[in-house]
Amino acid sequence: MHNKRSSSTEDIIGHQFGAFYKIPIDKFFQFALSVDCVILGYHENGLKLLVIERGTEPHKGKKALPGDLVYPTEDMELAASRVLKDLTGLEEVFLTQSKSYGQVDRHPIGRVVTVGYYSLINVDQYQPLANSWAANVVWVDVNELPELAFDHNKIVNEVLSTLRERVRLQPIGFELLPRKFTLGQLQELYEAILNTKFDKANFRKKILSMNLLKDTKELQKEVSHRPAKLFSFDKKAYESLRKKGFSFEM
Amino acid sequence: MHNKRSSSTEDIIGHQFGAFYKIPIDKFFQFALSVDCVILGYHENGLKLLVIERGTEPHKGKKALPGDLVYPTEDMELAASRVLKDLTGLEEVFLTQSKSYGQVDRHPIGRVVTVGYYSLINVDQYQPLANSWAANVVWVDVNELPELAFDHNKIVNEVLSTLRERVRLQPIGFELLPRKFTLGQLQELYEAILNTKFDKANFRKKILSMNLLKDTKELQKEVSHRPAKLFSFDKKAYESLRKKGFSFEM
DNA sequence: TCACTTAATGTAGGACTTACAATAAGCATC
DNA sequence: GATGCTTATTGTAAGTCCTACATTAAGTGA
Repeated sequence: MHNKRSSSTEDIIGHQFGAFYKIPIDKFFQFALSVDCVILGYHENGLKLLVIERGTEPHKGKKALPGDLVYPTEDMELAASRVLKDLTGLEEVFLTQSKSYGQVDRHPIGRVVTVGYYSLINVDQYQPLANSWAANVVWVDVNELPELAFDHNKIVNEVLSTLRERVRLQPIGFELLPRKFTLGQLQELYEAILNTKFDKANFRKKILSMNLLKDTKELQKEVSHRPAKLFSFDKKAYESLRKKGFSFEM
Repeated sequence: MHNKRSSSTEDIIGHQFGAFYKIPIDKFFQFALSVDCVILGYHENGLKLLVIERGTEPHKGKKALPGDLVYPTEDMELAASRVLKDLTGLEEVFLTQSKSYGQVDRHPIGRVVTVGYYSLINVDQYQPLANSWAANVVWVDVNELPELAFDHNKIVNEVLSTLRERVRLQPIGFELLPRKFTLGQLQELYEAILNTKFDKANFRKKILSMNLLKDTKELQKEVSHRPAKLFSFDKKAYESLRKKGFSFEM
């Protein structure tokens, strides 16, 4: 990349206004870029965040989001997937970009701007800890977050609040559940994310009236009470409804 | 900044995993950062975007978002304000960060990652074109966007879609109107942003029932029909309602 | 068989939405 | 000044959706 730039100290290509001050363009190419992944899963009735324990300074020993520097010729999305896999063993996770964080002094080593990515995953389907590097990967409850390294608490909190907005307008909550689930589990999930309580009868009617769930004709097993029906999310139905102008709302 | 880093070719501080490959840390500090501002205003019954005509290569002559490179010791938010002011004359605009764009080949000069910022402004209150550099600043209708420089069309479109979501859940639309406005103007604004039609009587009742508007006791002037009452947005009322758990919804 | 637990359905009242009708208040024209 | 035009503003009836709670169902375990 570097070689595409002239080394003249009055090179003015590429900036609109700084050009008037005749600042050498090379002075601008001093940033590093990193990615940090906010991976949320749902188990034991709560929303959990995947963190790793840092083995290197700075913030050695603190819990942190899985994240690392991006190579200068690497796309950001690919970097996020790579880093997540390398650090936690998780593969094929659909990552969504959140915001970027670029406080001048956020990293002692130099100007490192980080881009946040997040995903909701089904804990049964993905296996963190599978990787040998990942002995230090743990889930922590989002309601009891420890002090994380860098500005990671801020990153997580901002992801959580966009998530709480998005989850009410798009059926993304289902991604946190196993493929087959009961309406009770779905309700618990929504209650955990939104931190509220719903009336059971009304929740059920609302969800069912949307026609997004397929009745699997199976029943819950090994519970000492009336077993609930198992449903699965009908992605195709959702897509075709959405095309007709249907809008999910909770 | 640079001087905080050792120049050893096997410096491993600061990256978690790349460290295993012993890649010199300096190789990571080759990014430049830029900011691009999506400034939206409302006039002549439509939502407009503020663009400038590029005077330098690449994309010389094309319309582009006001944007420029960030200095290595400058905070991103401040850079966005500075750049916006320098290029368009707009000051004290409240900018919100949107997403970042980092395609490897998005800028011919090297690896430039750009961070999007956006704002809704009241066109009467702010004066673009005030600056002498800004002879080439123009508003374009968002429904008739030309081909913009770089990936700016993508940036704008993503801002527009988050805006359409946000505007329904938060009373941000008011920022586009003059301080005193009629319910008809408010309705037109919402119709322009969301690209729909509302029933006039019902729109009015819904808005008024929220108790967010203050009746200024003034009337619209110089119209050849019954003049409408002028209202203003009651920010204090909104804040106190919000604390009590009120949620805006359109 | 009974007690217990959670699932699932039903229902009445109220709240909110929708579509449209009716009235009001300016200006322009005659 | 009366009439008509335009848009503002209010009213209303019907229908839909929401809410709270009661009732019934179907398992397990004693």
